[in-house]
Formats: sequence, C-alpha cells, structure tokens
Amino acid sequence: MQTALLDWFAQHARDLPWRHTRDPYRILVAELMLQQTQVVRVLPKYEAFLAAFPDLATLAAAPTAEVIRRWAGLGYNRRAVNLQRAVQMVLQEHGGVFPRDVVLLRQLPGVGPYTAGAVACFAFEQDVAFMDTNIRRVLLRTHYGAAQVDVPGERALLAVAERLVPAGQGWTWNQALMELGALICTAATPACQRCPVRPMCRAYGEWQVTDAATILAMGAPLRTQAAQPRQRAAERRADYRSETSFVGSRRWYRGRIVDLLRPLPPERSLPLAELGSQLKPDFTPDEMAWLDELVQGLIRDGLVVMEDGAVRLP
DNA sequence: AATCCGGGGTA
DNA sequence: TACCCAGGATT
Repeated sequence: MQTALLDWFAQHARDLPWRHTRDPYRILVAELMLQQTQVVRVLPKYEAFLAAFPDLATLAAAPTAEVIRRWAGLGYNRRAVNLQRAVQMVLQEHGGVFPRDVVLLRQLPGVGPYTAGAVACFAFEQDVAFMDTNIRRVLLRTHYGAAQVDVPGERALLAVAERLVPAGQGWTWNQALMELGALICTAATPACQRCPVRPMCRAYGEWQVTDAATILAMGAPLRTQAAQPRQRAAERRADYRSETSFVGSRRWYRGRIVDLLRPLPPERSLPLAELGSQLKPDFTPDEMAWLDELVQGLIRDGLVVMEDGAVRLP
C-alpha cells in the first residue's frame, strides 16, 4: 500500500502553499485555517494572512481585532483568537521557539490531537500518525470495508495509522493519505477507478461483490463504476441533522455581529441597542435579553469586548 | 457522548 | 434539501 500511494502522490499531488515550508508558524496557521474548512476556501486567505502577519512575533503583538478582520470569510472565528493566543504562548512560555513534542503542542489553545500531530509531522517531519476526516475515511475503507457495522473506535483506527507510517517518510505519507481522501477516496462518490490502492482496498472488493450480485439478480447491464456506499454512519458527524435554515440561527447571528463590528475604526464601539437594530430591522427592546446573551457568548470566546453597554472587537 | 462553533460549495 | 469540509472545547 505504501509504495502505490507514495508513487501516486508524487505524480498527482496538488501544489499547496503550506507544502513548501517547514516553518512551524506557517504550518500552524495553515492547520488552524484548515480545521473544518476546505482547502479551496483557505487558499486565497492563507497568503494574505501571512503577508499581514509574516512571523510569530508580529501576530502575537497585533491587535486581536486585526486578526479577526483578517480571518473574515473563514468561519469559526474562535480559531483566530486561538491562533493568536497560541503564538503568544509560544513566545512567552517557550521563548519564541515552537515546541516539537505533540504533548506540548497539544497544550496550545485550538490545538487538538489532529493539529498537534500535523505540526509535529509537517513542520518537524516526525513520523507520527494522526487522524483527520480524510485519513479516517481512507483507512476505514481500506482496512474495514464498506460495512457500516462493527466500525472501529478512534483508538483502533489510530493504531492502524501508526502501523502504516513508513520510517523516515512520515511527512510524505500523511500528506499522501490526506490527498487521496481529498481527491480520490471522497466521501460521496469515490473515484475507485483512479485509485492507486484499489487492489488492496477492502471496501472496493466488497463493492465489486455487491455490484456483481446486483447484476446477477437484476440482470442489470454492466456498469463502469462499482456500487457506491449509500450511507456511511461511522463517518457521519453528530450534528448534521436539522441544520436546515442556517440563516437566522444562533451561529448565523454570531457571525453577523462579528461582521458588523469588523469595519468599525479602531476603538470605535457600537451601543448594544444600535447593534440590535442593525442586526434585524424590526429589533425591539424586549429582544435585548436575547441580544445580550448572544454577545455574552462572543465575549466568552474572546471575539468581542463590551464597555459601557457598547461592543467592539478586542 | 453530545453540542456548539461559520460558511460556502455541491449533488 | 442534505451533505460535507486537514477539528477543538465544553459539558
């Protein structure tokens, strides 16, 4: 499996900016931006952000409001605050030298199991294993097949990932796994016909059998594609259901508030009542409690500060 | 283990 | 509409 995937990656890897550096600061910026956010949407923001904050010290010293402004369009604005706090911690608690150990990396705000492993691997080229949505999907299919039952837990899957990392090639291997998940072994309609590890993929074998059985039973004409999974319970995240009508949701209003505060000149703040009326045209005083609760949440996240009943970016 | 946290693209 | 995306923090 290793050789086939590494050869494929050498041929088909996308040219992504964060693959040209081993600077842990630049890697961390990329990984924070990429949390739950597609590569194509990070691409236009990444270089612009680094142009504004070229190094760790610049970002650490910048006004948080400016960091939040530069984060516009990426979503999950807490990540911007976490990122700045993380580099401030590197500066203050590690003398400006990025920790290499995943246990220490893990202590930085906004850095969980995935990001700690990714920084250790992609910045410091350590042969570590970690799990993201791409790697998880690829390994589930290759090693556990198409079945939706008896899916392994995260521990077992991580153990599989660790066993696969080729010595001395952790960087390329993990990039390749993620690239395969992003380009070939996609969630809805995997392009098995172009997959370099198809011969050793358990799911592909099972889909072939399913396809053949269908042909026998139905007399269906031969298809060029193997049968595809109709649903993937194990890969499904918890909060997909009823996320309909995002507009008007709490998350949506949080985003609107930050959007309203972003263009304000430095140190200018917006009275709560004014914020309410800008948020929704028919804003009434009895909705003030609702607005205040919303703002309190943003304050807890470090995205907003309030003084004298007026709010602004920190 | 469940929820919350943005936003935009796609079938 | 439902799904999906280089996850993390909180409870």
